[in-house]
Amino acid sequence: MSSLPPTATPAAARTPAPAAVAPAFSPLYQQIKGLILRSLQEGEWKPGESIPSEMDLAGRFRVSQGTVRKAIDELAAENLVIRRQGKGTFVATHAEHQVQYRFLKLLPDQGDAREEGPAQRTVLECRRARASADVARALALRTGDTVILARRILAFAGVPTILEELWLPGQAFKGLSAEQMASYQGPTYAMFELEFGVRMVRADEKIRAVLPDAAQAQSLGVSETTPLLSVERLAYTYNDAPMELRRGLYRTDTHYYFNALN
Amino acid sequence: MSSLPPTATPAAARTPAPAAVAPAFSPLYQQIKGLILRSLQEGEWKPGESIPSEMDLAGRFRVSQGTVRKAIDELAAENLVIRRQGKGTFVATHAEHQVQYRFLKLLPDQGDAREEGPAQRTVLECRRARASADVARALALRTGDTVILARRILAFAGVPTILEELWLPGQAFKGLSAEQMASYQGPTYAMFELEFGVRMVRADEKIRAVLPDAAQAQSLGVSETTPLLSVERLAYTYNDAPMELRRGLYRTDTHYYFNALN
DNA sequence: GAGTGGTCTAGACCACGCG
DNA sequence: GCGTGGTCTAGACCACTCA
Repeated sequence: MSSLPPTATPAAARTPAPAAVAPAFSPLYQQIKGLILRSLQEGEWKPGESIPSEMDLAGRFRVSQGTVRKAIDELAAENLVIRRQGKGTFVATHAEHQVQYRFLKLLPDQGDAREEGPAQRTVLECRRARASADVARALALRTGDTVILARRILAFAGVPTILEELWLPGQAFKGLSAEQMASYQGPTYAMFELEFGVRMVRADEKIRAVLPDAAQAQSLGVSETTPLLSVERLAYTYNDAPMELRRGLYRTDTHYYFNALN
Repeated sequence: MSSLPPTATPAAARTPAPAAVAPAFSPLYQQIKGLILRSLQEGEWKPGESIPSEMDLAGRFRVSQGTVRKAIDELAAENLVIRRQGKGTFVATHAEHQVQYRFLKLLPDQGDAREEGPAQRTVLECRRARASADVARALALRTGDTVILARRILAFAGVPTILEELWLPGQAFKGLSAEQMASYQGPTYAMFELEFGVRMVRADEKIRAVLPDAAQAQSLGVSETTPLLSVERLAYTYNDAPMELRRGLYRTDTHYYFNALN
């Protein structure tokens, strides 16, 4: 931070106004992180593109490279950005070959997920609907607001394994069609980035064991006494804004849900 | 350690001998991290105790404070130590009040885990046994090696919710008794630290939906048609050595398994 | 060889906890 | 007021990528 007229904010923000009760000291690198985050949100750099070099950003924000570095370190730890030595720092995307299907934790008992390949998708329906009370609450909408409801089956090696319903805010996903859902190659979340500019950043899952009803059992080709994993996922974009509610039923006779605890 | 003859390695290790094929460049802070890790393993500092200050360690290893800092940062990220500003850096322990039951992801539908309080434990049995092929493989033992098998029920608010079996290497857990399992207040993993010097550092879980057999159903007070979550956990100490295989059946009518995806 | 991220250092100062 | 971790800087050099 140095000698020229302060156009960037940090210089001023250095001494935050002492809030009544919570002093809320915020280190410089956190403020820088916030600024970069804002640019990410506003789409100044698109998924897959590189962001400016650390030196450039340091110049832009009038801080040292080390401070920018620490800000980017955190963004990288949150998977918002990917660092590649010698090349640059890139906006993370679900279209990456490496961490594809980042949020899908279902693995095959035999072999590994790579040889199994991507799931075959069958879209059962995709239509506009009104948000029920619970869907509205999850997506931070009002009951009755327009949502998109999609239902589909994912099969691995020809075996139907996942039956899921997706609820999306009608606002952000206006025009989403069954064709779009079915035809896009690669992760659905990559399609959301490309077609709707919506980037899923993190998600929570609530998991239960359940028995399917008759229709669900038929869709998955199992009996009604076959226990299934019920996975309710709430996915968020930037700013912790919920953007997708997904309810899945997973068969766990050929696959298992994997979780690494630290 | 400071102005004396260099017994610490890093100064010498600074220029690693170039291995035949893989140069395997290892940054200084990684080497420091390894040294600290070794001290943790060897019990130079016990769980809950503080480790030397960054300055002290910097002196001991003859590197700058920043380098020690980065090493400790990684250890903290892996939950092996806990930093407390103004106080020091402490060896992590499962006995901490804050992150108690770190590996238990089952949450109540109503209210939160704190008001629910710790589970009531009923130890069904705890005895020596011979490792079956699959248990031996999981624990990196040989089939027929001695293991400890414990079975217990955990209840929340008086409702039996978890039925689980624990397999432990006989070597490390010699003498573990049902009384010990039942009487210790707090996480079982904290008892393992205290009584056996075994610290669980991370774990993997494989989750499936299953139906209980008659005995299991009775233990949990549910019918045989009640789907349950089967949670197979493999817990590791330092060095990725597996030290516990745990197979649990979770009721998910009053609780759910929570997972945060990043 | 130029440019990018990655490491390392040395020193200054800040926030926090505690006696 | 002291010691601890936390932040910030400035500068040097290293490893990697690509033209």
